[in-house]
Amino acid sequence: MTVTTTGPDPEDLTARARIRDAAMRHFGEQGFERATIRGIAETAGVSSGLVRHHFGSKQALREACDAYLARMIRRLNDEVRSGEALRKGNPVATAQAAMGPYQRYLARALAEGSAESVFDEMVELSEQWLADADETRPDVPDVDRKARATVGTAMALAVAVLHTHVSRGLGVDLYSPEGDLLLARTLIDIYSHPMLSIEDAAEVRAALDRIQAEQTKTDRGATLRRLEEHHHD
Amino acid sequence: MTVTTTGPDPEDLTARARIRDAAMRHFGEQGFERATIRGIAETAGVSSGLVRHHFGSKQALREACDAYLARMIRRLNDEVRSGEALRKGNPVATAQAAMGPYQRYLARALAEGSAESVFDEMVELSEQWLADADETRPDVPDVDRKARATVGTAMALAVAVLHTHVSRGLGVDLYSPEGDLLLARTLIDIYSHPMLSIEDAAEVRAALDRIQAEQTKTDRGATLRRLEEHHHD
DNA sequence: ACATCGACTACACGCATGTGTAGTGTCCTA
DNA sequence: TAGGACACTACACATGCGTGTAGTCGATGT
Repeated sequence: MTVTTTGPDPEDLTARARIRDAAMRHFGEQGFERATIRGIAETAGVSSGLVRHHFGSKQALREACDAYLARMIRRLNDEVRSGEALRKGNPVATAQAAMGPYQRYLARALAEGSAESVFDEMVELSEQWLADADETRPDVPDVDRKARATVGTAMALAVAVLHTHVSRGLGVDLYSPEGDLLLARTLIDIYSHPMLSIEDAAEVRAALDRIQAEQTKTDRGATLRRLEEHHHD
Repeated sequence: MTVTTTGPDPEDLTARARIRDAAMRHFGEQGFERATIRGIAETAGVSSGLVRHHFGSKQALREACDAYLARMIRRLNDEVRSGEALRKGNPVATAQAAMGPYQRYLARALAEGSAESVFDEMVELSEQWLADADETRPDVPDVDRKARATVGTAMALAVAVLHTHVSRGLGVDLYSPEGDLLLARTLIDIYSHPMLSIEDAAEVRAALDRIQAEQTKTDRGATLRRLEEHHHD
């Protein structure tokens, strides 16, 4: 297997850090449930008891990993916030970039519902980028900036979370240089072309208004289905 | 708890179907590892042995669930393919719609790397929709249609997979009528506005060309980082 | 009527896991 | 130099799990 986390020589890291790194790798590659404390201890080169000594429990170990990632993201966030390279550029790419070796862990954690603060931090970052982008936007958005930032962040993370399926669909491993390039090209193409025309959007939005006016209680499926019907008549 | 899967009275379903439904609920709500055969058997109203009798193993049970979902998706796919309601409308919404109660399972399964055929089927559907959309597109896309369909599908599924985080960010549960509406509005807004201008896209693409010309082997993180740099100079 | 087969249950096995406990070495301090 | 705190290990415990086995019940076909 190729080494994914090549920090500053894990040999001279403190045992606690080595355990944390090993945990992030195991959690990222096998998921929280499937990963074992013994396995983590082994790749960290320590006894399983030491893991418990330092982190208390498996759940606490996971939270420590989340906190570490959150700290790292926050640092990156502040960096971008005050940096000169802020005004332009897709924050999505920025965010995805610096995560580097921890991307697998992040993807797993998010998929499992964990790492809330990391996601929220990314939403904030996206929100800031949207604030700039909104200035040159002709029409007025009809939803919260935070809502758009949230959904946009989720969409940006989709590729990482579903990297297995995306790799299969693309025909190349996403973590290879070729896959990397192809993904970038695809993202650029998608991000630069709206999937809905302004007119279609207005039409659908009108249908939504009608639905909302009815105020009938419906489940998500029914609502979307209704949306489709209205859109097609 | 609210009942999510209200099929045709689970009482008169065959035991095998009841087990499958219970499994999809448990797998969807707790994940594959955390879900137990005993728990599934209990909510299905059967003994744990019967689960094994019908499905052989836990893994096989999961695959049966995947296959069931795949069959359902394929049926829906063909329906849309030949239906008159095909030409227009967002296939994304269509796909997300009819999944209904199985959305939680689908999200979990995809996040865990399973349910490949379901994803692939959705990609095909998206591909067909893109084929139509491409006809009215002014410029020529520089990537495979399949690549765009794959990434687009992943992005469309992001909200479902990360529904916990999206719900937190939106401030309302995604599976409530309000969350449903808000999500629809947000998606419409995002889908009808490109995040990158054509010029920016061309610029970034040029940077990518330069990088690709170098032909240096880089990992994903480095490449994206480089992309950012080029974009900002 | 009897035999056969499949749905279905009860129960036990083996195992891996998280966790708890006792103990060892080692460095730092008074 | 005594002692205490801390990093660290070895080992045992309890538990919950997937899986295997034996057996019951009922319908069906001959």
